Amino acid sequence: MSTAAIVPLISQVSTAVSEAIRRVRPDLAEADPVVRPSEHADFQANAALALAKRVGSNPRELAAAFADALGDVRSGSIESVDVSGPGFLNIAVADRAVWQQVSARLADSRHGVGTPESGRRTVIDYSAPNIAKEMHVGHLRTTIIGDCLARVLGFLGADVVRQNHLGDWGTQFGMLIQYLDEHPDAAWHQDELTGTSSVSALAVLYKEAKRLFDADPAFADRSRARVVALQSGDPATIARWREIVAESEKAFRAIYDRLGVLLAPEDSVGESYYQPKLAETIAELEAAGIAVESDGALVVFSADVLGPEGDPVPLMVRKRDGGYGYDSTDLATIRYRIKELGGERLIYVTDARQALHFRMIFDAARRAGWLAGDVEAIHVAYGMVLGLDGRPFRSREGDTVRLVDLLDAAVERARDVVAGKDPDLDPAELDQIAEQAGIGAVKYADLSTSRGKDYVFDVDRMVSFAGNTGVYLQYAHTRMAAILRKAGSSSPAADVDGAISLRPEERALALRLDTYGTVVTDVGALLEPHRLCGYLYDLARDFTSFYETCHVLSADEPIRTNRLALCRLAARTMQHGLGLLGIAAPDRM
RNA sequence: GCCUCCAUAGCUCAGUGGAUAGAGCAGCUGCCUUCUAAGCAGUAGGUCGCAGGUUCGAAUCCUGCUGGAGGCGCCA
Repeated sequence: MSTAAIVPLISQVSTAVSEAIRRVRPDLAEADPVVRPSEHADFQANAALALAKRVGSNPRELAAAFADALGDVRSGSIESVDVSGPGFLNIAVADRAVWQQVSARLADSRHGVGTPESGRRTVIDYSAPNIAKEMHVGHLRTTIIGDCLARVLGFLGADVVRQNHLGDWGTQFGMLIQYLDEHPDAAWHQDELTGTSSVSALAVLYKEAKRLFDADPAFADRSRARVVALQSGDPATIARWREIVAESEKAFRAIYDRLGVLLAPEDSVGESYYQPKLAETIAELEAAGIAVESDGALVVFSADVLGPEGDPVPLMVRKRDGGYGYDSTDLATIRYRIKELGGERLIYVTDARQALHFRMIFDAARRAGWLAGDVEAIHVAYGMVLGLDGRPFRSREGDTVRLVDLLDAAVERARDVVAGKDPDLDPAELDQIAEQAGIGAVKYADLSTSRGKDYVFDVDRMVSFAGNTGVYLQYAHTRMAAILRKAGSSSPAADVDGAISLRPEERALALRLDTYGTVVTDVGALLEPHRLCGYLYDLARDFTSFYETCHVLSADEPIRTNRLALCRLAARTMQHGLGLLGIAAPDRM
């Protein structure tokens, strides 16, 4: 089982061009060869244009000199080099070299993708729903993007530690626990509910508790006493709190399973976990002189962040009343992730509104000496989910939309479409395909747009199943799978015949497949899943063009075997890529 | 007031300092006796918000401006 990356042709060409540059002008040996995929050839090298000025020569002449030198460089990959336009080098690679890449990638269990993140301990914070509350549309992006990054980085060799920072602590639990104790007949355990979830039931009970709290001073007093009991570790109160947490997690589990999210129970490390660590965290900041007293509270001032009055903005380490807020918890959290989890790269997947907050947390962690050396902390910010009216996505009644309802809507629409395409489908298969297509559509829509921007949530468009949607990719995969299925075992997985010349559509597909690892590596470095979506969409289009013009099963040998190899690699790559996005790749739809 | 992000086709969005800025949707014209038409081909659609600057070359980098979103002390 090889783990060495297969060098893509574009890299091979870059190396060759660099060598040619070195031969022509040793003083420019370090220059970027600027090799790119090209519309005019397989690749183009733009280095001459950039370098001509530096060495005081004509770009075309310099390009010609590079081209000559490139002819001398021994590289089996390059077929031809032409100088074009103001000084571009148009480079074509040999058919044999292209087939060689296909063959090598097919022989590798990782499709030739390397492990650039090898061994790097990477802590990814995502999802983070609140206990006793429903997951809503606001949890969609963090959960999907975070999970995709966990998959991508894990595949690239990173030692990924997932952290589900549950909202499992706070004074609101006092009120809820008190109410539950006084209403033992209330149903809220998952196994005594049908058609609803524990968090749904708890959210309703919480509203009632809140109403009672406001209306009944005696209940309010008992609730406050319950908060004290919870914070001081009263066993009965803690037991009830744990029960609420456990029941809520069952509901989250159901959603995660449905979404195909990796988060497991052991990844749940919520706010409560850091409560015992707050005192020492704060003591450390205070001893270092980073946390200072202000208006009776303990704060960390940020040097470069000013408020409306021009005053420095603080992190609230300890409130005037002695209590702790999220600033304290987040400081304890980053300290824990670096010092105890040994995180070398900390990733926080939360919405863009928290950008300033994390800037201040990171700054404080840096000053405290926790965030030092090669350790990096990154806020992976994403935009809001908007409705068709361009305002934050809400139901017609103006409420936040439950995640379950959103997924149900997508799957239901998917079922209508699927049933319309194939009325004879058996019900169980219909359900399965609708689920895979509907969920896939939601995830793809979320992941395929660049994450920094707000995006408009439009179920109709997602589930229209036409054009650039998750279903297009799944459909392309089913076509690949269908060919492989029909080819059956009659076609041995023989080595491809490198002597066969490539048709344009075969070439485009093969070259696309050759860059898979580059794209996945970019996603891991830049933490931008939409690049992988874009790649897979291009791959699906390239395959479709190939599918339309190069019939596989009816082709004569050895062309048939070569085309099957392309199908096989395309199918594996598509399936794997969809897997990294957390989207199912069914064989039939 | 300060900070961050954003502005690309009617709509939703891609776009690594490189050649003529691309997709999808919605339009229009065609294509199912061959591996799934959830598809494909063609056509039409652009002052890349505005103005400067850097560069051989700018949607891309810099500055300013306009417009939009978000954030800025005890709620996460």
